[in-house]
Amino acid sequence: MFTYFSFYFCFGQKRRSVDKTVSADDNNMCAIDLLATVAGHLSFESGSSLMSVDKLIEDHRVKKEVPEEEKPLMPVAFSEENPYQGSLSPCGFSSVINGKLEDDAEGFSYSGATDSCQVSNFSQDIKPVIDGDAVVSVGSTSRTQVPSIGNCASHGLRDDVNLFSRDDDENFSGYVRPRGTKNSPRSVPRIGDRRIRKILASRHWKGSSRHTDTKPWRNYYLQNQRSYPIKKRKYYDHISDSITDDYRLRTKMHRGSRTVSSMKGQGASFVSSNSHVKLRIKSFRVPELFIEIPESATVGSLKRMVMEAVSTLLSDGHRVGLMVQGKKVRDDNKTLHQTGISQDNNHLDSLDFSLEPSSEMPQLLTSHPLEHAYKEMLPVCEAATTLDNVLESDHHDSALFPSDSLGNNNMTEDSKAMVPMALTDLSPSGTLCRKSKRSEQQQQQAAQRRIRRPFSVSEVEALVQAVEKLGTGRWRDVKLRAFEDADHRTYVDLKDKWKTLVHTAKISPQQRRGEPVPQELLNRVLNAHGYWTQHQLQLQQNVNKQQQETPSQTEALLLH
DNA sequence: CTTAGGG
DNA sequence: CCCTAAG
Repeated sequence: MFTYFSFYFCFGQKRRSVDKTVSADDNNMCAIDLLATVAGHLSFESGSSLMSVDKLIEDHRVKKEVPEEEKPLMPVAFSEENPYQGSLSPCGFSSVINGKLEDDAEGFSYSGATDSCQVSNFSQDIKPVIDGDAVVSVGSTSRTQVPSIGNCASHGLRDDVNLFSRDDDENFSGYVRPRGTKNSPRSVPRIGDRRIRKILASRHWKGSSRHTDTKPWRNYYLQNQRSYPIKKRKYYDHISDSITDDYRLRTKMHRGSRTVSSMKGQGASFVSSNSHVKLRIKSFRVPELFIEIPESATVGSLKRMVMEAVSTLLSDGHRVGLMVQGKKVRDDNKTLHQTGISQDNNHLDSLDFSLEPSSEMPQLLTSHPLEHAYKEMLPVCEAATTLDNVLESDHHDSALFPSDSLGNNNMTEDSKAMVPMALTDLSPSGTLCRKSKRSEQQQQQAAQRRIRRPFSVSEVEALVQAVEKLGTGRWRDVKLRAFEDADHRTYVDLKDKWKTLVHTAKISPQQRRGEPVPQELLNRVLNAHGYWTQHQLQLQQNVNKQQQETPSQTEALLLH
């Protein structure tokens, strides 16, 4: 009868606990890293250059010697009428992706009508009736940001910036490799604000991971939280959000009505005389969505990105939290009445539903807009540390986040402002705080299996694109090329995904599961797989053959 | 750390 | 996704 239950799709519930220790070193690191970051920002900004498309095309055609990086590039002859035209286009991957996004927007059934509908819901702030009574309205898309967990978002971000880059790896995806762990010399600094932001975003990861993180899965947690470049932070009002709440279902309780309107038609007997509480969820906020998209992109592609981002968020497993008068209700067995959710309760004028990170999700902190990051960095850090301590007492909910602090005072009506953003990259303090949490979290949940994150179609697209070009034996390069920003996708993941893709492509459509991958993509998978498999065989044969001849010839052949 | 494959 | 042998 209550929407509340409908929303209850939780997975894990372990709460991340907190490590209180934040050393002075860490604090210093904050400042230093930030400064360094800013410096990097400035220096990068001054050297931008864009190549014209024509120039690129020219370069591509004329270019004979393929950089080492590109070596096993498919033969030119093959490109005449091969299935890899796209990958050989002057703009390479970028252009393709961009093109794809736009095409998709035109009607490519990516996620179906339902999704589109949802998108429009989000953007238009309509209020669909859910589960009889509750009304959910989703708004403020204009401030929506892409989730750090998001994947599609990363594509969009990546792809639109370096639109006019060359086809070869070096210039195509010369991403900054800010993370200390990634020290590949193969990349060159990119120019433009996105890069800057990336630096900003990544610097302190380096710092934090340098201290404690050694295990891959920890890295996952770390990077998982990275948020993607933020563009218009200035719009966001001062943000203050609970430590655990990701999103928030704001509700208003309406008292007095004994019957649920939607049930009237089904017979009064069902409604009985029991007291019913009518919940009206005024808004459903989805924070931590950062979207950056070229102006030339279509509205449809934007919607799609948002949809994908939102889907990712929701599918990643969250649990619903309920707060009554600012106090979190943990006991699921309590009745609403016992909890104080009653039509007779006069002072109960608002509830708060919240989506909390499941056990597998990292703790999310919220922070202030980027513009304030510098000034408030340390204070925020300290504050958060304090919060951490309080968290330990397990009383944080009511103590630190009385209903007022949740922002329902002036936020219930409009869905504006309230765009909590994860205290991730932009504020070094976030790193510190999260790090401190994580350290204990690590002890508690030993090696935990990562969350399952089905590949989106656009991700598959990107993967296929990269593999078409790079082949099936260079997953690290594939990763760097197409998933540099998707920190939750390791090259092993990509390899595995490719494996399953090949398998998927071979089986009948009826046997496939999950989000359907466009046949066109699967065909490309098959083609590329075949091509590279053969390529490998040839290579092997050459080796064998040459081994019987002169070694020098062998080398020559291999190099060629 | 990367690859390649089985689990 | 995970785990691991191997390079």
